[in-house]
Amino acid sequence: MALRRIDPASDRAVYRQIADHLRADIESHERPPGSQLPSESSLVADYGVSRVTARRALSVLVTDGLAISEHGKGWFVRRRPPVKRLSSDRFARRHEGKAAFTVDMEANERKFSVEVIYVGQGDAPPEITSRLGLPPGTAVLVRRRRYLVEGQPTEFATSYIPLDIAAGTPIEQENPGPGGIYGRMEDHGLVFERYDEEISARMPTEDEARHLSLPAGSPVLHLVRTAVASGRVVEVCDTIMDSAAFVLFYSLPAR
Amino acid sequence: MALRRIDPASDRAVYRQIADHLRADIESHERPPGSQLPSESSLVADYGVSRVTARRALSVLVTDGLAISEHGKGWFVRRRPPVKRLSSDRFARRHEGKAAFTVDMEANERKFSVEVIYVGQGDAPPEITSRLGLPPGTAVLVRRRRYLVEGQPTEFATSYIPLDIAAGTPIEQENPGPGGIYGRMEDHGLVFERYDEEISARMPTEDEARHLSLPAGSPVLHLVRTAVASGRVVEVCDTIMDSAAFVLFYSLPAR
DNA sequence: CACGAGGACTCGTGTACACAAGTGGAATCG
DNA sequence: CGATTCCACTTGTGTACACGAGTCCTCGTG
Repeated sequence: MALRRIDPASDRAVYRQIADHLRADIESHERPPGSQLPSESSLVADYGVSRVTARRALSVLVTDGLAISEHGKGWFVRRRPPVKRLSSDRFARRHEGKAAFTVDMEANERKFSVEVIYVGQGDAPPEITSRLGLPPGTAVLVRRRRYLVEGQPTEFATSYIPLDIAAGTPIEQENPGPGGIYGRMEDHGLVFERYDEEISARMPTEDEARHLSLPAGSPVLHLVRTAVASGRVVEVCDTIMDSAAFVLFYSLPAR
Repeated sequence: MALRRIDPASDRAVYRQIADHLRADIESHERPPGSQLPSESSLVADYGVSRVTARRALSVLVTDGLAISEHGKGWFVRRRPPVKRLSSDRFARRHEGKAAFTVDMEANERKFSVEVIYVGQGDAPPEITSRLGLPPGTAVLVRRRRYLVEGQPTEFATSYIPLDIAAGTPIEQENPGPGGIYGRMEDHGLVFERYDEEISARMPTEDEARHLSLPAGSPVLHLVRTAVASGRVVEVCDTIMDSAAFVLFYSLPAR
């Protein structure tokens, strides 16, 4: 956090130089996560620039996911949510009848909770019905929930299950019992063959940013899991994750 | 692209309303990828706002990864690179002696090429040597390359291999021959056991954005693969990918 | 025809100012 | 003492203006 000056001879724009100074402080942990950054007016005073330029410098850090602003309070170094590992390999997925998420959390000694947002019949988007092998517009069972790790929302998941599998079973309940919905499906004789997972990353929509309490400039991981049992797709699960909170982990046996 | 007006009674800021209009046009494909967006001055004229406000609206789209600006030319709807699937499952990875990347590309009928940037001895970062089970600062073989799909750089990968495995073998050459470096390792009697892959997403550094020709506001996928053969880690591969270009695909057998 | 100079357009960066609105502590009032 | 008001501070949104620099087309000259 040494006193730094703008180099007027530099080709680099002034607002970028200011952002570089702050970024260096953040990356060296001289400005730790959660700490307050200089206010706009103090940057104006320290660097002799206009407020517009000071704001531009700070907004660079927001785009980089390093800082956030809070109205009326100030600018802060972004606080990273607790990092978690999602063990998606086939051995961890169904350990002792617990969901993979539970196993992951216990292995990492994290406090976590699940909020069920909605369970009931509903329409699935076309890309979901297509994965389920159903005609567009078919009603399915929708299970929407939010996962919190150490009080912080980190994951937002929606499962879509064909009604002929879910109807009249505990899958329609908020809490489907031990082993989760996969356990209930196995109770009904379904034999799981594989889980296909597709992963992409993108910037969140405003809705997603609100649901996950994400600051601007932070990407989300998007995971779509397709569960295949007894020769058919029995569930599609669409998950949006705070990318700062997750490292997905896959272990792939050779041959 | 219907003529739209600002709602002065709305709580939503003017620049956000303008951004919403443009976003709707982009998402409905009325403004297709690569097409030019209204210039700042035409937004000023059409909406009766200042240039600062017009720019603010456009910069929202940049943060969302929907638009880019080109100095002296204008603002454009971001052109998505061709989407590719990385089949990381154990069956596709080593098909007929071809690298997974080649198999993926041929399956998707994409033109692709590889630029070798550096092959030679070098230092590995501490997090890499730790994965390799080597003391910090140990020299290793570094293989750095850039993958282009349809002329567009999409992936930037660096492999780190212990010298006692690589030295004096074709692994030290730019082109290690059929089956790539894994093939040469098998030639020397190494038996592959598994590949561990860790995936995260974040905003690119400026270097990465430059190497991948990424516009601002577009996140990258970060994949670290650890290859285990004959009881030891024989390679760590660190890959940065344009997240708009990739969907990672994993097929996990049940039990 | 080839080349170069202009000029009109674009975005990039910077100034100065104004007012709205959220936050938090100090002062004041009952 | 407790509640409310007020004020100083913060960021959010908007205006108007200036100049630099990249792009691209046109026009004029040799």
